[in-house]
Amino acid sequence: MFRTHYCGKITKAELDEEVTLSGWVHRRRDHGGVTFIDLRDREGLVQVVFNPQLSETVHQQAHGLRSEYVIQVTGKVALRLEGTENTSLSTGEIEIHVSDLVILNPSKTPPFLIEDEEEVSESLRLKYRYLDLRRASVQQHFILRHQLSQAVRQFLNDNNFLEADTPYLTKSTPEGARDFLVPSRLNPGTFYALPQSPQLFKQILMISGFDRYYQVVRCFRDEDLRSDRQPEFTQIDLEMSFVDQEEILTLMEKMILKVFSEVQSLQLPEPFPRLTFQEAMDRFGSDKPDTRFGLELKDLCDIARRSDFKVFRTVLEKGGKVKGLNAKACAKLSRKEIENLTDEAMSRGAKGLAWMKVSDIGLEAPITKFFKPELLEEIRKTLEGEAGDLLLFVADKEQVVYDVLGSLRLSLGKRLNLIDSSVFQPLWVTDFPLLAFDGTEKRHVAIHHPFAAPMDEDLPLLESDPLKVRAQAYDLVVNGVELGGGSIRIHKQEIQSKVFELLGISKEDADSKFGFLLEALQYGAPPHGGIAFGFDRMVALLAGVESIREVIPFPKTQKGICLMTDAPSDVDPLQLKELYIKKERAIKAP
RNA sequence: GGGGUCGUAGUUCAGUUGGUUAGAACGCCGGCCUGUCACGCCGGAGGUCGCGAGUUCGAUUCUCGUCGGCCCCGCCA
Repeated sequence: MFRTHYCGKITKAELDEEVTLSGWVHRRRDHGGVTFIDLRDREGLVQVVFNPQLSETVHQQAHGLRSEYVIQVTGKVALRLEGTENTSLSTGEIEIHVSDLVILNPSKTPPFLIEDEEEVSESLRLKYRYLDLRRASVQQHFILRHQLSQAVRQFLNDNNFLEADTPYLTKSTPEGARDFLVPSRLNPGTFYALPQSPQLFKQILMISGFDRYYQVVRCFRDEDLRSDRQPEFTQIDLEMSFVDQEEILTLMEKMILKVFSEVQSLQLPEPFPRLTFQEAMDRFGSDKPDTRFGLELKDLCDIARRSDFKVFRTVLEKGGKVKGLNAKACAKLSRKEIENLTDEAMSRGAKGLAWMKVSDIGLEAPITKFFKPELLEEIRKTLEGEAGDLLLFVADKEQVVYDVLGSLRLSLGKRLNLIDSSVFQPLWVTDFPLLAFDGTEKRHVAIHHPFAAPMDEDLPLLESDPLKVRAQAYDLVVNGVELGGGSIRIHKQEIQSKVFELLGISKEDADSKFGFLLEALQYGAPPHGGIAFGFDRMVALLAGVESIREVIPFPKTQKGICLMTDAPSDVDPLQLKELYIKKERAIKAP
């Protein structure tokens, strides 16, 4: 038997018992005479003592132990000598007096110390991920991940959801992200795609009468990576039949409340605030606003129209917008700092950044001369300017104004330390538009996805003014992080075909890509809808880490490389031949 | 595809306004040490300054390129 107990779980209850422990040598303190080892396993550390008085041979053996050796010790649990207890250790009152030692496996000196506090570059950590994962603080993230997935499953099971698997080798679909392709050997020249989401299959499951489905499922998207985006990631994916949007939001809110309080004892505000897409854009310049701080955007179109400021008036005449935000207590910023803000604004597409400082006597800036005193006072009132504030204005096309002020708001919020990181601020964003117009592709694209149902009252607009149609779609946003999104789906074939048409997908294309869905919709498809949560993002949020790489056991770098295995890599030409694949260009040798 | 930033012992970093022998801490190796827990003390080893080219009498330092990590824009239904 390798062990009778976990190292970190030994307590005074085992006093005087003989125990056997197996684990890694965390630290060695060799005093020549007595030698101490902190022995580590998943559950924690315990001090084991090698004393020559107990066994000269074992003490000799212990002298040769090194970091990360895997050993097995047998000995008696004893109270530590008075005054030598270690209060920072859960096992700090006891120690193991070792009578027998087996070196199960020696270890090379690790490239970095297995210590929580040790700061190591991420690339080294990922190359030696198995060593990095030995660190308690890193393991903690994965324990949290496990607990969260269990809590979610528990909730969904209790609410009558069935877990079902959907294929990973599936059909490539147009729209959306790039697919990862997998060549089919049995069908030369054809390819499977790895799913970007189980979307179509879960809808088919509803048509099958599963009624409620969920899956904690891996999804794949061949797009560029970010701190919150990996090529493979995990979603909590679910779908329900015979529900409306309200029922889904209510149930999901219950789920989030429950699992957040279960795994992290977080009490979220109840009910979650809701914002329509339009409100979110108007007030925060973003469809995933961080509502933990103010600095809200204010509309100044009306005031600007009455001013003599050409820049603003021209924009308005062309149908643009003028909005502003109040950078609290930023009047003290130097010319240089304001220039930096301007650069930031321009990098987001603004042509410039107008500003005014609020002082005791009113607004001060080169541009105030274009505004009558009463207009200046209106501006100050609208933005609630107090002495010492800096007012920022952007005039441009609506989308640019939102983008620029939305990102300025965020960076100012961070810079001015307005964000209380202990607060969790959830939010439903609803009433998304169904479609947007893609200027480069010169066609409509789906905001959520092509299967989201239009709002019933907007159905007539599908013909007359499609961009005005709102979708029965919703996002869950927490602290500015998009944690999940979903919609009521189209369950009538005619409407689905109509939406494909609006998206510029020909009938032939629709049939060849989604024919199975269009057909299934004609066999008694129930009204249905669902949602998918970004599980990695949720864990990262709860763990308080910036990057989802911290909560994925074996993540990839920004170039999509696994530093541990060196995937992706070249393959044997024979493999390619079997798959009828020929490389067009030789790849550079690594 | 684009912008930014970083790359110096095993690790985290300092440094070099272009110049003989590139430093610190931790880690590692050896010795001493019977109550430590970031043990202590003494000694030691360890470097293609990411890679390549250019400028120069001389490049880790300057220039250009390149590779890689990270952050961001585009992209991500």
